[in-house]
Amino acid sequence: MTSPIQAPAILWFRRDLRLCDNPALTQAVMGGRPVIPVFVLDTADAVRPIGAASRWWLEKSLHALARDLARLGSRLILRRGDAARIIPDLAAEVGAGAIHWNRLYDAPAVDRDAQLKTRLRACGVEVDSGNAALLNEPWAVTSGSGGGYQVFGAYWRAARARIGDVGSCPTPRGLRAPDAWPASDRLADWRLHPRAPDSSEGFSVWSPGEAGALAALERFLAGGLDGYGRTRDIPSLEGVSRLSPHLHWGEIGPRQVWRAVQARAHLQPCRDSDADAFLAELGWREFNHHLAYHRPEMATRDVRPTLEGLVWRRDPAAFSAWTRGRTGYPIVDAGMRQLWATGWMHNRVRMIVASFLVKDLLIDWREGEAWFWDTLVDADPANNPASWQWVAGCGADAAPFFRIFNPTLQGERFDPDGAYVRKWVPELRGLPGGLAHTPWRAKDPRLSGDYPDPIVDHGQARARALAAHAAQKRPPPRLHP
DNA sequence: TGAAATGTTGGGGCG
DNA sequence: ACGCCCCAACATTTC
Repeated sequence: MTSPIQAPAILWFRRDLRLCDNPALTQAVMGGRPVIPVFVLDTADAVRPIGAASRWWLEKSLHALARDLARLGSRLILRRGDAARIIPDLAAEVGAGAIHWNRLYDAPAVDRDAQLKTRLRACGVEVDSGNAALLNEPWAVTSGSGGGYQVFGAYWRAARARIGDVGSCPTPRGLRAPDAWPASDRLADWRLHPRAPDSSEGFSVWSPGEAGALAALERFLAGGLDGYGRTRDIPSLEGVSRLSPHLHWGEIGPRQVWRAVQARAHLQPCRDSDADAFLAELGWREFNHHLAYHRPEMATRDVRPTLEGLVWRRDPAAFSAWTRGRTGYPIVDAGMRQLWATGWMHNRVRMIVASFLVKDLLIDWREGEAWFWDTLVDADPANNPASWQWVAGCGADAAPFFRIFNPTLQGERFDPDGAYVRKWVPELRGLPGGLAHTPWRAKDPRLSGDYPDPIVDHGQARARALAAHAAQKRPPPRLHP
């Protein structure tokens, strides 16, 4: 009988906070070493600090992960600081023989991981990384010209064709513990939960953690996909999956979602177009990661130079009205209040509020992106900037700048009975049915309480945006980096 | 994964 | 019967 390998393996959890279908975990178990699971709250300067809503989510998710690991006879070690230092220090401290992680694709993480890999290998530590987050990694899908795709349709056609049968990693029944556990921070000491004032009451709609993620998937698919193409645009319905924060933290992986959708489509036949519409949402997530990888500065720099001569307005009062849900346009304000209350906003409404900020208010998309980064539980370094650039008109395959949403028409089209508006804007509950999206038409101003008048006239704002776009000086063409 | 302006068509009222 | 106007409905173009 061979003696067991004693030098432990570090299992470094990052945004893969699950035990099912987790390649790094499976590899760690297969290696036969004792396993030390660790999560590092990275405070390095190069890493963008996570927002308040993400901190809320992370605390609950780590709590769930630690509990799930305990069931396997293991633990979760917590450390805080510059991960580029913490990880090698921990490896030395425990005499690690191997380290396993799943790959990330935003620029700071890619750089950090590349350096760590070299450094750890130089110290004799085996380094293994896997893919837990994507159906196709960014470099796996290449266009005819070799670089990254610029057009979603072409990308997704090529990406889908590569997916084929999606396998899964076995879930371990137990983890071998080390002889001694290294010290761990206490989760509560990280103070991830908002304090004084704690405005997270409304976040109780969420169940962070792997069990919550699997339940969310099951709940979504139980309703069947039939009609998804239409119902996903109605924000008053439970027509969307709400998987985004679970996917962001890797509490569930896209391969699991993909498989479940395929299986469900056989059980409960639905129109191909409905299943395809949902899978295409996974496709946009993949496309955004593809973009983030090929455009490391996407979070701050326009992917295409279509707006680089545009003069954005500085307007703190208008920006504040937008963040607080007091623009006077009910569908915009309902969305912004849903975001503040629950850490999430329906996708249709995200497009409307983003268009309003960038075009009606002519405020730089980066300001909106930063607000979403702080307030969304699904804030993601690939999806958030890519989506803002898409709406603004400077992203890949983006809506052209002149495609300006009319918040009243959007409200009437996608929230025809005003149910969504009334849920999130209580001042408007007393209005007669047809006026939910046009409270300024109410004869009796008392019906809409202290709800504000529109802060801009949409017709004038639209003309202003088009004029600003037409007036911009075109910068010289920029070469693709 | 728009909206608004502009153009075209055709039915019906009317002198 | 005919031409004319009005205008809704739809299509196309423009932003």
